[in-house]
Order: sequence, then C-alpha cells, then structure tokens
Amino acid sequence: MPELPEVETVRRGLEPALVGARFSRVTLRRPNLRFAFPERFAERLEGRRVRELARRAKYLTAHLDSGETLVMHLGMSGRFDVALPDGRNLSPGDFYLEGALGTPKHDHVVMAMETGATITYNDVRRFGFMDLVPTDGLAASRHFAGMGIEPLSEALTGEAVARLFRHRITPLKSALLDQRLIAGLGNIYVCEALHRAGLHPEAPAGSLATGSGRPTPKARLLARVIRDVLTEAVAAGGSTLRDYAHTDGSAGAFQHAFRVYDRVGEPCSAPGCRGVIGRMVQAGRSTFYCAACQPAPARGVGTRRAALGAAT
DNA sequence: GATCCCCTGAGC
DNA sequence: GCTCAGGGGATC
Repeated sequence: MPELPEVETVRRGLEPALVGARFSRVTLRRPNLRFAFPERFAERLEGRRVRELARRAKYLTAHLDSGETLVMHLGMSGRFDVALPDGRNLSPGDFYLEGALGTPKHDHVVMAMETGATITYNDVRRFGFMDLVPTDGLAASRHFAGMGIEPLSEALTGEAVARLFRHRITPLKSALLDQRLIAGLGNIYVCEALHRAGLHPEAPAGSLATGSGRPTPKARLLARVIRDVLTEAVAAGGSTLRDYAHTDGSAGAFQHAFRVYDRVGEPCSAPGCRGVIGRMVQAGRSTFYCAACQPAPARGVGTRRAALGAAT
C-alpha cells in the first residue's frame, strides 16, 4: 500500500541497518512473492555488502559490492521490520498487530546481517517482489525503463506537466497514476493533490496544456501541490491505514492530514467551501473529491476538442 | 478508456 | 456471503 512517502520512510528506516552492512544469512520462506525470486537469490546476497540504499518512485534499490542491485517493491502490503542487535527497534508488540496482518505467518524473507541486525520482509498479499539486476543496467532494466519523472525532483514543473499531459484525453486521475509519466504517485496522494489544486479528477489531462503546449496556471499549481503533499507526507512518516508500518512497527501520521481520501460524507475542509466529500470509481479504484471546489469539467469532456481545447 | 487478475484479510 | 483495500500488469 505504500506510495512514495511510505517507501521513502521505509528507506530511511532500513538505511542504518543496511548500508555498510553485509548479509550473512538470507532465508526465503517461500519460492515467490508476486514473482519468483531470481535464481540463487540468497547466495547472491550472502557475503555481499550494501553500499547505498536508494529510492526511485515506489522502488527501493540496494546497491551491492558485487555489482548487482537488489530491487525491492512493497506492492500493497509489504513491510520491513528491523531488529537491531542492541534491541532497538525490536518491538514485536507493535509490529505484530492484532489479527493476521503483520504476523509471522507472512514473514517471507529474513535477512540476517553480520552486524547482528535482522531485517524481515512481511507481505500479506504478496504483491511485492524482489529482484537482482546488474547495477550498470539498472536504468535500462524492466523495472525502470520507461519510468516517468520523479515527483520530488526538480523535474516536476508546470512545464513538465504540460508536456507530459498535452493532447491526452485521459482523465487527470488516470494520467497522474500512470507511472510512465510521473512515477511514485498512488491513489491517496493523487486524490489529495487534485483536491488541493481544485481540479476535477475527470478533467482531461490535456486541459493543463495550452494549444501551444504551455502550462496553464492550473498545471503549475498541480506541480506545486504534488510536491507539497508528498513533502508533507514524508515529513509525517507516511500514512498508516491498514498494513503499512515503519521499520520499527510504529505508524505514520499523514492520514490525519487527509482532506478527501476516505472521507466520504464529511464536509470539505477547504477555506470557505461548503461542499461535502464524495466518492466515484475510476479505473476500478475509488476517487475521493469535493464537487464544490473541484468543479466538473465543461460539457464535452472526454472529446478531443475538450482535451486540446482551451483549457482555461 | 474499463475490467479482471494476482493475494489475503477486514468489515458489513 | 459480499465488497473493498497505499500497486501494477495484461487484455479487450
């Protein structure tokens, strides 16, 4: 379930236990997660040292001294637990929440480090995965080839939004979730960003570019609020709804700052707005929005004319 | 675009 | 029983 802020929070939690440390023993409790583990996965990790732990979009990449990179994706329910040798972060009472979520039943990978730290990967739904790819071919690998711009980088500007969305009649919600355009946004932060920008989720993406391909004021605003909401969420340690937890088992806090996500029926919090948060389904997934301050696009939405047209 | 898929569990 | 869930990919 983690989106970019949750993955970044996990990265920061893993960093002290992983970077500079060497794998001593890697145990797989099953042959696959979403995909099969690569050949000789454990042997290729054992004895190797981690030089750097980075994040790209919702992926974590651990660069090894073997010239390979461990690529990790948390899917919908993946989480890491870090137990340091001195007992810090060892909080099974927090990590193993009540019920089956987060129980040892779903501990699929256990990484024992030479430092004595133990890193456990737990994933109820098993939509996550791990892979090993040559570091010098990382950008061209199947995971990263064709991936869109990093939303927390300088690359995300109004100009970039206009360039990427120009001529697209796909709804803004879908365009923002398309990892080939901007990589790292998920359902929560797309809903939150569209609300902050006052943009209707069904407005055609192309309406953020002028006829000559320049960004509209809304394109610049959208780029800014995406950066804002992600930055605030990272600072809050991400959002905890169900499965997601920090590497010490504690929860994120940004869910308390949601303005629309999972708030159907509640009054809109935008200053002066008297709207009520509603829900619709787009591409099979819930969209939360305020019809009052995210006004529906003009008639003709979805037509080529509307997409190319004169978006305000 | 929408729809169904992977998988397990929670909530109704 | 049914629907829904921070992801992503395949298939019309």
